[in-house]
Amino acid sequence: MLTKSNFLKFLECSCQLWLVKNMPHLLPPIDAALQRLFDEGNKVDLFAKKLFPRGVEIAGFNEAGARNTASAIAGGATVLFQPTFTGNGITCRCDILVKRGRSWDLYEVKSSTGQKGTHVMDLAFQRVCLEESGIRVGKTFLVHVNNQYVRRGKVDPFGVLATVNLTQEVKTALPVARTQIARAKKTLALSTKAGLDLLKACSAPGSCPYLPLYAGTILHEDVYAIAPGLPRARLRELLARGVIAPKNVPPDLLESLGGAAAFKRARAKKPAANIDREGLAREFAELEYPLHFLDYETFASAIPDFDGYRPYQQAVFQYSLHVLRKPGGRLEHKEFLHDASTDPARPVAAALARDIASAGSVIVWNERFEASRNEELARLVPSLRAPLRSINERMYDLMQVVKRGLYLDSRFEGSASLKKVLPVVVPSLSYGSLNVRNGEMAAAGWPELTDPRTTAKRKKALRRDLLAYCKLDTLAMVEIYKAFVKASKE
DNA sequence: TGCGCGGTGGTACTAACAGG
DNA sequence: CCTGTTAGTACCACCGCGCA
Repeated sequence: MLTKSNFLKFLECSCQLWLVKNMPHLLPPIDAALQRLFDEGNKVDLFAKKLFPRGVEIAGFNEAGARNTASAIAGGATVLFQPTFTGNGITCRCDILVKRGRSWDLYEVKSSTGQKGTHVMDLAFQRVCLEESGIRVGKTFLVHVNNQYVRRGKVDPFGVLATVNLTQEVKTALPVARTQIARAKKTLALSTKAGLDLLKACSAPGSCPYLPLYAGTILHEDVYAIAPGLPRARLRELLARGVIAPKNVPPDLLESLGGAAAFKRARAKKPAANIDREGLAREFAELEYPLHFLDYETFASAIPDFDGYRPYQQAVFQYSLHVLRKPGGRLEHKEFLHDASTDPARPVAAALARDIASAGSVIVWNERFEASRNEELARLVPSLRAPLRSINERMYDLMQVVKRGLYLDSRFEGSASLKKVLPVVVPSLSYGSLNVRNGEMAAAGWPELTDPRTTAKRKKALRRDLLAYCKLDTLAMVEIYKAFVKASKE
């Protein structure tokens, strides 16, 4: 049986479908961050049902789901949630189906904020599947999140969601969908040998998440052929990891990535560094004590949880602040974590206004993020606008030191992200020992922390992990800053 | 004066990268 | 999945120039 999601994988890259079916163990595990994404999608699905008050929920998947769907239709139901249809080797579970006269209108709910490339084919697959099982389809719609909506009071389903009529686009795409479905079915049935041959001729290596996993089976000349199709960062990563050898990359492309020597050095653990001492000294001379090292953790909900928020607006629920009052002084630490299921904006802003001095530089990593959050906080909490704006005026982006090339190391692999810079500049600080490993994980932990159903014991553990992670982030900045200062004096 | 060519510059779009 | 920025590219109008 060809499912809708597997069909969409096939459209992305034909080898993906074969791999999903035959080598599922290669699939990346579902971590907390990915699970959160799914949860957000489910929340939007649930909300979209409010657009159709008298819907009947259809339980079950595959054959059981199809049986339940058939009996609901036979019973006279006219609005179906999650009905399943199977026919002619394909199966799909729709979101919402509404009877209009003699035919059924189809609604596909997405948590995206607009129409994406795959949505038409998504609906086209469903349309084919429904027609194969003898259902007459009328119009086909996409329901997506409206990111212009601002919550005031109870969330209005008709405000937070937008419905787009894609009937014409889907009809136009039907012949292509039918052809591709036939091709996908053939791919599904390929033998192991034929499947491996398919991998070697992968049609979309640039976007295929499997490439690093199966690259070992690809002939060298094939790698040479696909290298120009890869995004530069990905090619660089694969070269650094040794998945692709420098000799298998076209010379001009390799040259533009720093040449074969860069990757040989990286593997031989003889990194190339470039430190602009005078530039660093000039840069840090402008900083004013006390130095504040600030980091936020945020949560973005597709359906806004609080008044004044738009869909996907980042709610700041936590910060960590390290303060250095004078050069070589003792490091102080302040932190805040909002653990109730209410709008964290006011408590966070109030604590911050208390913890941060009215003078002194505020050092962050990737200024845009924290500065934008402060702007939003100022809008949400007008009484604290002055201290929040003041923070932005004193902000200094430590990432710019790397971005502007004042401190470079080949082991950064061309990236200026904290994840890449920290292990090189301050190897002693490791994220691995914590349960919460990065910002996305932290964002995943917050709804669980604020959920009244979470046990006290679990909350305590979550609180500890969230605080520890955020603290480590600012500590990392402090250590990186010290390392940069030291480098400027050597 | 009209036409085509090539360089310039400004905009409009896209991909990548940073944060969560 | 999102937002926001930036770097690179693609495109087109425009202008000066040579030439008929």
